[in-house]
Amino acid sequence: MIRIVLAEDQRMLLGALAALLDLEEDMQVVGTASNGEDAIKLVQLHKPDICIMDIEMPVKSGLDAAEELKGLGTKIMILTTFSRSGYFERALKAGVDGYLLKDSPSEELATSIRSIIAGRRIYAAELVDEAYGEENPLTEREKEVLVLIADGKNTKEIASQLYITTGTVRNYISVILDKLHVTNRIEAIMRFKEKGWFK
Amino acid sequence: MIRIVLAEDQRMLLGALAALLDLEEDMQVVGTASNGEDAIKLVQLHKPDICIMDIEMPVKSGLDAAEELKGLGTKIMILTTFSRSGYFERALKAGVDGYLLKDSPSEELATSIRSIIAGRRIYAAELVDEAYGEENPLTEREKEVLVLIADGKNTKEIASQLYITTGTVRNYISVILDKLHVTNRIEAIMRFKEKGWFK
DNA sequence: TCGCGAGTATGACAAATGTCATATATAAAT
DNA sequence: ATTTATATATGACATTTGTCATACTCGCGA
Repeated sequence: MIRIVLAEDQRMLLGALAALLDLEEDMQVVGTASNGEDAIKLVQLHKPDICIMDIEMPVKSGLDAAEELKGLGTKIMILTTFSRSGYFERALKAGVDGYLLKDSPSEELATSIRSIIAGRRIYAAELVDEAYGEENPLTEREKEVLVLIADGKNTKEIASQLYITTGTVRNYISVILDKLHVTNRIEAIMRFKEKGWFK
Repeated sequence: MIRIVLAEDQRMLLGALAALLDLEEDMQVVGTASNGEDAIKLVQLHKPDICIMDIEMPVKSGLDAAEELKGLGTKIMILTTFSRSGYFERALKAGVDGYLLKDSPSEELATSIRSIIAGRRIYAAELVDEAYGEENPLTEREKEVLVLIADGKNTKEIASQLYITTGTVRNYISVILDKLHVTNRIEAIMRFKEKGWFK
C-alpha cells in the first residue's frame, strides 16, 4: 500500500485529489495539508512513501518544504500550475523525485506515483525541454530593485529604501531593461514573471 | 440522479472533480470539457441538470458560456479561483445559479449542487459581502488605455494605436491614476487587477 | 602584480511620464 | 433654452524615467 501525504492550498483540488487517489486500491491518503509548514509536520509524523506538493502555498512554499524534507525516506513530487523554468530548476536542485503539471490529465497522477515509488524520476516533458534554457541574467542587487519596482514603488522610494541615490537606481533599471531586452519597467515586470524568475 | 457536465481547463482538477462527484450515489458526470466552447456543445447535447464551469478557460470563458446558455433548463454554477468582484457581478447578471470558490472545501461542492438542484442559489459568502462594493470608475476610453499600458506599451504606441495625441494619452493616464488613487502606471495595473476589473 | 571582468555606484543629459488648465460635444435635468 | 455633468481631447509645464560615460572595488587568472 502506497501511503501518501497531500499538500495543496486550493481546498477544492486538495479534496478532489484525495478522493481520486483513495479510489486506487494500492494507495491511501494518510494526511492532507494546505500549506508547506503543515506538510512538513505531517511527513515527519506519518513517514509516508510519497508527499505530493503544490509550490505556491501560504506560510511556506512547496519548494521550501521540499528542501527541508530532503534526506528523509519520503519521495517528493511537485504538482503545480507553473511551467516556469525557474521553479523547475530549483525543484531539481532540491532533489525532488517528480514534477507534474496540473494541466496533465488526472490519470497520469496515479501512474506517476507508482513510477516514482518504483524508483524512477518523473518530470513533465514540457519542462525538460526548456529547462536549463535560460539563466536569470540579473545580479542580486538588480533583482532587489526589480522586486521593488514590481511592488509599484518609484525611483525615489527605492533609492531611500536601499540607501543609494536615485541615479544609481535608475542606472540599475537601465541595465535591467537591457538585460531583459525590454524598454520600460512594465515590460520588465512582465518578462521577469513569465520566466518565473521572481523570488 | 443529478446529471452533471464539468468544464475546467486544468486537467488534473477536471479529472479529480469528476472522480469526487461520481462517488456521490445521486450524481453522475455525463460529460467533461476543458474550454467554454466544448462546454456549450456538451450542455446542448446532454441537457444535464447542472453545468459546473471555471471562468478562465481557453477559446471561450466560462462567463461567456454562461451567458449563452441562459434560458436552457440547465443550471449553471461557476467554480473559480477568483474572488474578484468584477467576475462575480458579471456572473450574477448572466443569471448563474451558483458561484463557488476553489478555496472552499471539496465537501461543499456536492452540498451546493444539491441545493441548487433544489432551486436555491448558492454564492460564496466572501463574495456577497464585497459584491456591489466598488464600481469600476473608469470610462471605456480610459479602460482601453489602461489595458494597453498593462500590455507594456508606452505613451507613443498607445497614441498611434488609438489615433489620438500623446498629450491626450498622458491625460487619460493622469485621470486613471487619480481615480484609482495611485501614483504611477505600475500601481494602476496592480490595483485594477486586484479589483478584477480587467476585461 | 598586472590586467581583466563583474558588480556596484554616481551624475549629466535626453526622453518619457504625470499634472493641470482648457476646449468641445453630447446627453440629462431644470 | 439653459444649465449641469460627463466623456473626450489637447498642449504647456514640471517631474520622473531611461541612457550613457565614468569611477571604484573585489576576485581571479596570467
